[in-house]
Amino acid sequence: MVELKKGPWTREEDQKLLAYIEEHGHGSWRSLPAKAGLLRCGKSCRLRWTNYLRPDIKRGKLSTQEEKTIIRLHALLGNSFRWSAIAAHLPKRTDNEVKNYWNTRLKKRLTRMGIDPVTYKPKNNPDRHAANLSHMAQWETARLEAEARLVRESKLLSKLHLLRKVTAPPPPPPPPQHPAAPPCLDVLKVWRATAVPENCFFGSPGSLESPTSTLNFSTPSTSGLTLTVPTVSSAAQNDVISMNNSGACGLGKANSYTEVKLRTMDNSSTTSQYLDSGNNLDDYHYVDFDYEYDHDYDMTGSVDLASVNHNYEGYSTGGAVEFEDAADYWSELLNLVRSPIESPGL
DNA sequence: AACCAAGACAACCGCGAGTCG
DNA sequence: GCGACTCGCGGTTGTCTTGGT
Repeated sequence: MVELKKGPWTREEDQKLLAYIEEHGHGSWRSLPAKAGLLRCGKSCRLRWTNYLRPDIKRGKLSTQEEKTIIRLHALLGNSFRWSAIAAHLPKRTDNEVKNYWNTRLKKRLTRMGIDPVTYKPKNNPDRHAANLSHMAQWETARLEAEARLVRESKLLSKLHLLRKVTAPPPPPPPPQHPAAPPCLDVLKVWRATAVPENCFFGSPGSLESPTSTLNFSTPSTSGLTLTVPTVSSAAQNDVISMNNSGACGLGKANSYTEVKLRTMDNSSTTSQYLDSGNNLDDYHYVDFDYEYDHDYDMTGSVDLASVNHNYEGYSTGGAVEFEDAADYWSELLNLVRSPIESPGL
């Protein structure tokens, strides 16, 4: 009997497996190794294919957005580590990769910060009430919030389209369609801005490992904007929000007086608009500029943060965008996952 | 340069669910 | 209904790389 090979795959083995699948498809994994001339078990071949060789796999470092998605979904899904469900929200990432990323990085990072990576509670200050919440309650709340948010987003996007000036140049081609995520997994939609409480249990933002401040579209889009928010050290400081590529962008939940400038990257032209959103924090506010699609732009917003929660939400006509103060990344993230679930149905 | 520890990533193992005869 | 089989998932282990001493 021939002993099956184990351990790391060689380049030759990869090529054999790839060549066979490209020509015949994988069909039955059990019979595949013999047909492909591999001394591996079918299971090993399947794993190698699904986790490494598949052409629709993205490799390399996970983005901040992907990292946040993992943490949020992990917190929502509780202790039943649904890696495949989480990976379903990360295009081109495998469950194995997500799982490894969690185990080797995120879990350790949270632990170092004194946070239980399972309950998301500080280890020396457990929140008894939150701990008693059932997963069913969390799911129901997530669903309710998702519905409410979807309604808000669709209204806002419609408004932006309607308000585009008639003199604006024709819109660029629509972005490619992406398959919708499974409805039951739309817990990402529960994302919302949350204020950082004064009794925040961990250290100052500066002491935390700060992520990159460049955030991309939450949904993949070849025409997506890239919004860059530099790290700031205090809530009273003016933020600068920049945008390259072209598009209209709206500010959400900014109160007081806000100036938003749109400037071409080559400084050839600048326009600005002013928002007076008053104290109505529940309204989304928008800016709408004339622009040309063959230019790259910087979009800067000077926002009075003195009495505003520290997060923004940005929208473009191309899809929903999230951008926020990078320095409060962990504060905001952990408050999100730790915030008591309040649902009228509970 | 050599050694060691920690980190990062890849792969394996065991189990359970689904399918089919 | 039952057993064989396949597949997917989560947990764990193995291996390679990197950085510090």
